[in-house]
Amino acid sequence: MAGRVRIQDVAAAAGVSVATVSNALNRPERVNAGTAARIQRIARELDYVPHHGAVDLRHGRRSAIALVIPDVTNSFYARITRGAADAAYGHGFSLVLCDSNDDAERERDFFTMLADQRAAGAVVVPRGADRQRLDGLRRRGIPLVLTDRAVPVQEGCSVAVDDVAGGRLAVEHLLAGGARRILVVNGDRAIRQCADRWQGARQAVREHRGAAVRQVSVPQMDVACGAAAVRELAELPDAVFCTNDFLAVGVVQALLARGVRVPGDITVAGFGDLDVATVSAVPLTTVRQPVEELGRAGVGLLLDEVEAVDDHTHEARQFPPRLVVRESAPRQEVLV
Amino acid sequence: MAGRVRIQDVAAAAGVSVATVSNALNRPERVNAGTAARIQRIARELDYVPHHGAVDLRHGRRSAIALVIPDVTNSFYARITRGAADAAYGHGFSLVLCDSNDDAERERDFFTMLADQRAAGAVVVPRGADRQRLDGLRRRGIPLVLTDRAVPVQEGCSVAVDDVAGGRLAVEHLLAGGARRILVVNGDRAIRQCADRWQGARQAVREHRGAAVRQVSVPQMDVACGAAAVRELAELPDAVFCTNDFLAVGVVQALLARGVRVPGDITVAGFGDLDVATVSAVPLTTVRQPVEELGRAGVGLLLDEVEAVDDHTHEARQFPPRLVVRESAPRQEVLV
DNA sequence: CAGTGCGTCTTAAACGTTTTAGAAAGCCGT
DNA sequence: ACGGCTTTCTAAAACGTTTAAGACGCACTG
Repeated sequence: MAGRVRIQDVAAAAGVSVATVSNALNRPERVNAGTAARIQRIARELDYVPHHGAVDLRHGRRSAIALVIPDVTNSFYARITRGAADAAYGHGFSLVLCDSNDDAERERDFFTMLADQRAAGAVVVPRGADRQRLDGLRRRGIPLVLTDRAVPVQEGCSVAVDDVAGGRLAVEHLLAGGARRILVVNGDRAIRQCADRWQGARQAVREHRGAAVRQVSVPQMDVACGAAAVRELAELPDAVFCTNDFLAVGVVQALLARGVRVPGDITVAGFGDLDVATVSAVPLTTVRQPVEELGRAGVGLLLDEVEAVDDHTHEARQFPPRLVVRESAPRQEVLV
Repeated sequence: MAGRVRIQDVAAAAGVSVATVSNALNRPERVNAGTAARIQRIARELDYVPHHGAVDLRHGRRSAIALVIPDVTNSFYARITRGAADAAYGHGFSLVLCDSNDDAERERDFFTMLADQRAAGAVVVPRGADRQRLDGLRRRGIPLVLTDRAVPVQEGCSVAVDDVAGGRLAVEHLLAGGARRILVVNGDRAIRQCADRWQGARQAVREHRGAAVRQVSVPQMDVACGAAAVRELAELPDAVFCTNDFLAVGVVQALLARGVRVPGDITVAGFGDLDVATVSAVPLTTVRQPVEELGRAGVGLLLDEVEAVDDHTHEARQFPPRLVVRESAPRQEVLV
């Protein structure tokens, strides 16, 4: 009684042709009601499940989509993955995960895997993907949705978080708390996200008379670098905006170590709302990005393009982040 | 020049039959060297990539495996995923990610997706999966490797971390540091991992004359509960072993808040080596589990069963954790 | 009673491959 | 000149489905 049961087995058991079985299961109205019921019963009894690959092949359709990311272990990508998985499940697609392990060559391999029609399309958070390769896939009829990278909208859909708004949000909050001299602890400004968050910070400051901002850039966005950035700072600001929560945790630790009270003397805001934000000695006020939403929307746009290939118009969707207020920079109750 | 190029197109362009193209690409020795070269060149020029689904169908083979997990967002599962992805890539398989979002019904859906031959097998970290359903899949010829759950080895392969050894490791370290009265802050003892880690702790203590251990159980394994567990403790121990890093972070915070020095007065060890371990006010000494290895080995065993279906013997593989010494419980330099 | 139409089922083609069996052609030795 | 062998290619079946087209019987109509 073992082994896979094919549509043929059902047909044999019911004493009809395979076509009739197929019809009974997919379009019962074309089959005598009694027969249809009988076939359905038999199929259920035999525990028949259609071979999905064959169905797809027949239909010239593909019911899997791919998600290409640099590293699931990074919670940002994990959250994208989670959102994408949700959406894929919701649409009845299966999701093949392509984790490039931050390796450009592996990423390339995944792209040729896409070309072999395994997937109907892909949501990609690019690592090294060059435009040429992406175009190659598109020409093959494999839609791509890019994430977290600026893309000319005529080339395809994209989704991203509005990092400028995020930086602005954080700094506006610090200013509203009474801070005037703001320090921004940033990562490599060549990274778009870093540049954008800094730009948002500047916008906020520019609109606030009497406020001043300055920036210090560190090589790695981790706790140690955050701590280093303020450990030997000659002149302390009123508030610090870190473009990443790890940096913020380091900053808070270093400030406390210097005997500076947070938020008493200096307020601190982070970015990302990572796990560490709540675990920090002083729970971090930070900017929460709708990352799951990024994944979900990416898959949504992709499937829209896949299914409504006729009248699909590309779209560059941007999501607003929101502020999560915790202790490191509390809601202002400062009555001046 | 757009659209998918099929093997037929290559055949037409080369003026040969599709069979010859297939041979030229897959078994060139059966084809005249010159022709083979010409066909390969043409295939390359046309950018031909075989339709993987069709190939699989023809071969009665499947080149995808599934990974069923409760939630990628949880770093434990993310690390399993990463290991599984690595191994799948290494073997030329694609990995379809089934994130059940901690939902038993969704998990069931994924299992019927498996039955439809989309995947050659699955590595599953079960949430609610009952034995009956798993057996159903196995009877269909879909091999399953279970993770992180004790399974009778005759039913299939499994991989797990040796949690008993982990608990033992941590507590032995605390004892070696000079501690005698050990407190274990544990989660729900109905959870296998919690029970095992506690058992390991007890073993270590039992083998150490003069040592005593006691346990307190908290409802959630998070920072708040960890803090609560020691905040109002009447009698402080020499050392605390927390069966999870979040608990440990909470414990450290609460101890520091009480004016207890860590590791000066009390040493603390955690479990998991999560991100938070390094970020904690006092970097945590903790037990690192080879989680990626779990995923990698899971896929390895699965593919062994898939490919060498003849002489595969089931295996329950267990991985030893190792201790990561940081500041909360430093290497003993205590010269008694 | 021939013709028409309907309801029900089946035959066969198709999806894009691989592979088996065999055909065509060239060469060899007798 | 012929049978047999080798080399090189092709036709066709197969994988498990779906579906367009057609066959068969039956009731109805004129």
